[in-house]
Amino acid sequence: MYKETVYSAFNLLMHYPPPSGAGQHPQPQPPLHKANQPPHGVPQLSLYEHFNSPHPTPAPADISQKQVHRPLQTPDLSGFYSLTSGSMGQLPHTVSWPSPPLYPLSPSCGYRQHFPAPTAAPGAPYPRFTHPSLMLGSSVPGHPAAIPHPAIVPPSGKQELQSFDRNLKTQAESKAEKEAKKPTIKKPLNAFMLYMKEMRAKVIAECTLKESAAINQILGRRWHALSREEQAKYYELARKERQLHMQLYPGWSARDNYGKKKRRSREKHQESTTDNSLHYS
DNA sequence: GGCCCTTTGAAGTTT
DNA sequence: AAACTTCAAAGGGCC
Repeated sequence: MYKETVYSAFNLLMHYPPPSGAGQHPQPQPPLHKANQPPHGVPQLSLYEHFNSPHPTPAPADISQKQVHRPLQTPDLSGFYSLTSGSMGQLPHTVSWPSPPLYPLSPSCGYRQHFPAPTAAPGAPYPRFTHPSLMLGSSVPGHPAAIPHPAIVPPSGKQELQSFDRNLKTQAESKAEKEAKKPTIKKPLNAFMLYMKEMRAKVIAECTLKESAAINQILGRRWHALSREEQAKYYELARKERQLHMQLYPGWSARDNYGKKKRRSREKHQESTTDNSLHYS
């Protein structure tokens, strides 16, 4: 079974060799995701910065009023305008960027015009997920503190001190519970992830593979075999994913999920180094 | 039940 | 600034 899987994967790889140095791209070019980044020293403007620039692109009404459409109850965007669905969504509006993409989409792509705008559930309030740092009252100078500053001395007396400790504990517990209950907002998908999502089923059907690791290897090779124009489609889509994510979850940061997953052993990556100072819990 | 594998890219942290 | 690490998806394999 495993052998079949390997052979199957091998055969497929043979049909999708990675571009050699003198292959599809005779002139060595930087990866598209690098090429699309702003030139060194030119920071990419945030939406806020962009719309507040001296010559801003007129902000769509829903942005200026900070109203964001909410596609579904779940914050998961994958089903919202996933490539596989065949009805790829569009941002609630088209937002101009400071500079056009290096590899603009071919007109035949057309999804910029044709994606239906997501509709908000009637009357459904838009969920605001405030960044944890903004929710910690104690860390904001001049604001009422949720957890008293150590300098704040509790009322004198043993019983009162115990009561104070209990309150501290229960507050900490409830805080932890709240954190646990808070829905996890996932990272927006990057270009390759979007590509994988679209092509996975196709690869599975072609080679009757099921193991994702093998499929992902194939997809990785296919990704490299794509033309830059084809890749540009996914980079553009990923950019829109990030943009929509930013609008839906203004306070969100990748930091929020950082270190929350159980980290796998990095033995493979550590082989060349003898650094044992890194510990993964 | 939960981590590993495997990929690329974005964004985080560390040096 | 560069290097390194984590997490996004996916689902079979494994403990």
